[in-house]
Amino acid sequence: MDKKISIVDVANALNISKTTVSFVLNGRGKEKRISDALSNKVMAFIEEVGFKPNPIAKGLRTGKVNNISLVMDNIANPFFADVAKAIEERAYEQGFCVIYSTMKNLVGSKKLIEALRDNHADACIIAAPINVKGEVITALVKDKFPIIMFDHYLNGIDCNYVGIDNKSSAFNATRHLIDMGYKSVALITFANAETQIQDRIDGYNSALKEKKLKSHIKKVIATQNENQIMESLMKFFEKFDMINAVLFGSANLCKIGLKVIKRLGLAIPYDIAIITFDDCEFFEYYNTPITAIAQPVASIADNIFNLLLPVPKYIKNTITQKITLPAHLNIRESSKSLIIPVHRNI
Amino acid sequence: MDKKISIVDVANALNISKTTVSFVLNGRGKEKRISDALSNKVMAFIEEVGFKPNPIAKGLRTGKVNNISLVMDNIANPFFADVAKAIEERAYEQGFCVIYSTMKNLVGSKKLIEALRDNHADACIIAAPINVKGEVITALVKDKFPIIMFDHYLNGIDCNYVGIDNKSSAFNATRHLIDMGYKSVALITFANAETQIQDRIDGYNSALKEKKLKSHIKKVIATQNENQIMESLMKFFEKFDMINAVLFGSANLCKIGLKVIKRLGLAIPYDIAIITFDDCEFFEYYNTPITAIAQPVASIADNIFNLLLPVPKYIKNTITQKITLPAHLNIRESSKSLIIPVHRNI
DNA sequence: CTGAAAGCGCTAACAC
DNA sequence: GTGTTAGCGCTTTCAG
Repeated sequence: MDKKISIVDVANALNISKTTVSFVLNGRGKEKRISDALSNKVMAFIEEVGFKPNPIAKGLRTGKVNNISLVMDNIANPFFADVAKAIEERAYEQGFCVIYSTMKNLVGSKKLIEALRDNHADACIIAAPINVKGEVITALVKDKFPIIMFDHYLNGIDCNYVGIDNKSSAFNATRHLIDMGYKSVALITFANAETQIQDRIDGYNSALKEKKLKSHIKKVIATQNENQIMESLMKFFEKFDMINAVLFGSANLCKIGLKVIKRLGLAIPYDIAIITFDDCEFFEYYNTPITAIAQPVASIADNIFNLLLPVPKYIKNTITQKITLPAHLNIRESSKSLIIPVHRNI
Repeated sequence: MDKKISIVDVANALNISKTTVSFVLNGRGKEKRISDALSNKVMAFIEEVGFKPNPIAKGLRTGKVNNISLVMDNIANPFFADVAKAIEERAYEQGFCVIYSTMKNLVGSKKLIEALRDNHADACIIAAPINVKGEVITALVKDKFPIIMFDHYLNGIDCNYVGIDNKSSAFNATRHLIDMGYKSVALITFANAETQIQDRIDGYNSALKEKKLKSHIKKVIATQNENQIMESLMKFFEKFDMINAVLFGSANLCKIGLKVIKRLGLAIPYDIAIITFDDCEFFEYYNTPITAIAQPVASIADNIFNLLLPVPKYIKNTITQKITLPAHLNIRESSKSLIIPVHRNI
């Protein structure tokens, strides 16, 4: 890379001081009452030679690096990939770069904090992976490091959060299945203490209670491998063979469930109807397209930035907010009404 | 965020100079013949107070920021998401952060170069989006900015590259279809000049030529929307109704193709067999699992890093390498033999 | 073996 | 209105 031109070079070339250049560069010309003529001359010269202030030097000086750290379990999960894309768009609009990281390599506790400080990110957007201890987040909050959680938060942790209304989403989905004629609706979810899981369980339960139906909840161990989970679902379906509809608590769970259903030779939706949390292309294109609860990715990204941007560096916001967005039920064939064929036969 | 401790603080606390601290910090104690006793004392103190050198300051001084820029079209594309994940793992192992960006916002030309310099990434790994002009890459190469392309390169551009052997992959896939009994094999791909596309066409053609079969190539306009592409594929299938197998040139194309096939009421693989480039979960879980040419993600990431790591900053490697990896054909039901049932009937 | 000091490129108080 | 100058925290040359 050729030697880069610095602010001193432009100052010298123009026979002015670098302060002046710095001021016009940062749009403080007016404020500092630098003549328009000079300002324009500087701007023109900068444009001509393609000078760009060195962000590292700027960062060292100002303590702000225009980086946002995005921490997620797994970028290969479609929901996260979509969020990443949306966040990146917003970030670049605002002049931030996105430093992406999972926390696989940072497992444990203090590693995350150190990493964030090391990266010198100005803020952190995080969907805490399962293995992240609450104290890590607490430590960051206590440090007044700007942090925003999404997808789910950790119970008892006072931290900014943007997510969907899990309870009513689960309620609506369960209700939809009941309305379509399915009376034995199961919920298959993970056995973690993450808040969104409990909310989904609550929503599911209250929809059933309203119609005085029985609940069938299967909690899968998140750390098990796919085969173990399949095994366990297989047993569940065999034991409760009256079940004719399932609400899956996550996209991955649903995918495994579909394999199991296929193996059991059940037809969707006639033998078993399906709705899942988290929409993705997969569900839309599946042979029997799967009804899914879509998280409003764009809106999540927008809200995260609304929370982030007003926080000036060093004047840290101490008021945390939890923002809950509505999710959208994309109704597809997998939850088609059992009732319609009956009408047709009449 | 509390005030951070600096190298001067630890030097003062220990009554030594910051030079000494710096040396032991960078593992140059032995070389500088600093006593083990002192070294250990420094290390212990650093550990105790949790001091971490400020990477920004370090970056300003050394010109190296331990960031790698990863540029891809779309993180929401599963293949890219997988690569991103693999690259991130390698990067963090080596102490790099990954700055992720699409180039949506950087469309055009010089923007990318500027952005890279702005980010002060040490290197760039790039799967050039369709709209990226060759001259951008050339400019970076000319600047001796460490850059590695993957997935595809641009014709006539001398640049490091890691990708699969598209020609033989296409050859093998086509050959597999022929061997399975399908004699009218079509290739559906994009109408771009990207190198990997031409290679795939070549491989496809030579497999057909070897068996003296006729080729049917449909080139889709990449900038068309999904409906337009569906329309165009629909016409293609209707016009050439003797086609009983298709090789798709990309995962997205295949997904659209599957929709079309469904709409036409064709059964896979009996009416039409399918193989696609780029494997992903979707194809594995699809009702009729789709045979796919899987790019060796882990190996691609490894090779990218092998190319990247030996390049010391400022001593730029002027020899460019193109590394071609074998892809793996994951054979699934969508290309099941037409011949077996015949044998069974005997 | 260790320390003083220069400087990476930039910002911003403080002169003039 | 504009220039001088002191750092931000670190590395590294050069003297001792």
